[in-house]
Amino acid sequence: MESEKDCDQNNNLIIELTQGRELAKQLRDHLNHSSSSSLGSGGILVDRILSSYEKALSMLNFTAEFPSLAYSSPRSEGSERNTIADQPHKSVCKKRKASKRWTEQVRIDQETRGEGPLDDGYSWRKYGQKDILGAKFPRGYYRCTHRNSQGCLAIKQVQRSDVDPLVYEITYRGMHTCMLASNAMQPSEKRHKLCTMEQEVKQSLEVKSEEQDNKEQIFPSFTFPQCESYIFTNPLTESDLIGSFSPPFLSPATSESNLFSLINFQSLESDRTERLSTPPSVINSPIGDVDFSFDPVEFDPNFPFGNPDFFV
DNA sequence: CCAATTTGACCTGC
DNA sequence: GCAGGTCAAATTGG
Repeated sequence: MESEKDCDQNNNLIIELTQGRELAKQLRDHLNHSSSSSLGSGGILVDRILSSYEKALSMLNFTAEFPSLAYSSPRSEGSERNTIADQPHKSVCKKRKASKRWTEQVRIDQETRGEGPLDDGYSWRKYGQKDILGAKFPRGYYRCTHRNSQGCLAIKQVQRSDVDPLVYEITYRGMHTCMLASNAMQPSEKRHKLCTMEQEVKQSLEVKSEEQDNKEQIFPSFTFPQCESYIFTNPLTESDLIGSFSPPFLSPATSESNLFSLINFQSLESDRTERLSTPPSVINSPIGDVDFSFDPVEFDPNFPFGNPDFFV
């Protein structure tokens, strides 16, 4: 009874801490970069922050053993039809719910077309496309490229809005467990991905306007992009954003995704309720209730918690 | 040759 | 039975 709740909370904690650690690391790198000589007191602070995160994570690692990471979805997600589902390891947390999903709407325009909504810094592999009843455009199904190599179960669906063809509704499901590996991706590699994505966007858009060659804008540094590119569909409060908004898949370290505004967290259960209506009361307690059950795979030995080398 | 995409078939829940 | 989601063989591209 309680253990389930505990599991969720542990998951949330892990997510938050991991995210925090990554951000701190980015900050450190940033400092490193800008003042090549020495980090100064800022650097020291950042190091301390980092080590605090490390400690906290390792503590959690001890007590929680990532129980809820036991995979549970009835079938899907696991793709291997009869393998995963039959495994006996849904020990501690029997995740009854399917994985959480959250949607995001992104508008593509001339400015952002280069990377579009399809680049969130992770590499995705398309595994399907489907015509959806009542929708003008087919829905694309993507899973993390590292699904096999790292067991990352993150998936996303990309649906182009039929109301505004420039808007894409992206539904994410599952958490990236390959986050760090993804961050480590070489810039060139990423650029390559971006190109692929760009092609894709163009294809689906079929908008062949002149090539607005602002490609050097692909890596937009630290300022917020034209915010018109993002469409908030949910009246999240500030505290919601601060509190719960931080799925690790968002804004990976190199945040090339200049764009990212998180929109709609929702569980599968609530999925049937209208999207645009005021969100349920959950919103008030982001961590406790928004409950990001990240089903993702096993965190396993592979996941380099507490392995400092990994972050160098 | 390998990895990614395409696409029809298949599976599952409603 | 239908619609959405996924698989996997075939195809394409680097």
